[in-house]
Amino acid sequence: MSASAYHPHDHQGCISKALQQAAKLCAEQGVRLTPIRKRVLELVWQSHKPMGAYDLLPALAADGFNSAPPTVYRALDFLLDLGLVHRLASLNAFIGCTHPGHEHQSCFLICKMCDKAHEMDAASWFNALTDAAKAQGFEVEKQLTEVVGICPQCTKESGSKEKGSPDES
Amino acid sequence: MSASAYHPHDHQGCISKALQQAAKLCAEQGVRLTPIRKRVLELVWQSHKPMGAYDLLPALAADGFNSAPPTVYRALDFLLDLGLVHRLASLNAFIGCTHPGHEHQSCFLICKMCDKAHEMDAASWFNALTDAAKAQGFEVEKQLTEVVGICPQCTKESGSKEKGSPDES
DNA sequence: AGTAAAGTGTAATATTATAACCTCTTATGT
DNA sequence: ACATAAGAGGTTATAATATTACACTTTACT
Repeated sequence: MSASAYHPHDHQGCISKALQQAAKLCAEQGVRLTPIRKRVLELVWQSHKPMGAYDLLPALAADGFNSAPPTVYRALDFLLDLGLVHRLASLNAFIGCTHPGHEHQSCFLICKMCDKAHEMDAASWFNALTDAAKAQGFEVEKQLTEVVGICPQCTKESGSKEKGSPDES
Repeated sequence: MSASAYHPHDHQGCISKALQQAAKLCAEQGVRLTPIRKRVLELVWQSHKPMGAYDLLPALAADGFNSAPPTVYRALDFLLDLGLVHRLASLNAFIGCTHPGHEHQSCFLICKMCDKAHEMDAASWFNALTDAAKAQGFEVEKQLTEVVGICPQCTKESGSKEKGSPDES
């Protein structure tokens, strides 16, 4: 429930938690978290900043994996299908899901200063939205909400620095 | 206030209204609605389906206008800046704004059957969203909400037909 | 082992968007 | 009216993002 991305934290913990959740989810679903998929998930989780697909390729190459676009897109598609990552359409970028394994509606708070994105639960106003749409006869299936603004950390620091985050995690 | 895109209507009326509003807004702002810009706006308004930038090029070419990508992107950027069109990030597509000329928060209802998009006012839950974000210390500047589902027209007709709209407007 | 399904390698290409630089047009001040 | 500067558009090239198609390999299952 805390806005973890906005406070100093052991980011290795985020990564290993994500990998554990992924392993668990894959086991439950009877699908394979192959080395490439695992590594892509790890790379997406390298920080709380959304990553472009092409940003991941060099790291994959450095690890000795194949690094053509289809490789990373296949892995991302797999992770998207399982709900382990989300795609931010406004950025053409991907970010690790903070609570995979159950259906949820998310809203992403994207900081224009440090570029980090924070996943916020959108259940309450997803309902409001669904109702408003239904009042017009529209049946909602899924939604995408992306918000741009300034995160608490950057609000606090603005004035002392303008861009970039002291905590890359 | 009615969901005009979902009912048979004189779509020429939509187009000419959009062009009138555009002319008025440009006059107010002291900017020029050049032939290319006007034609691009008209093309975006050809239907209630969002149009890709590259979809517009052939029509521009047919009209004797230049039809290289920068031409259409410049026109679209101009129209976006003025608020005469919106960009749907999830579709990489553009759609005419139904109520240009004043600040507003929109939500787009995108029908997965007929591909039409309907702009819905999002003021009420934009406030809820802003408050929710602020509770986490995040200052919202702008938001993007895109919803996928089935529009009233297609809901009514589903069963009798599966894809494509009887009313292309 | 035999087989089918899933996963990966690879090359090519599609789609969307922008950069850079030049020319022409329009608006403005004198 | 003329000079000038800003705005708009023409043109070529390229960047950035994403997908198709097909061959090959690995895994899971019998």
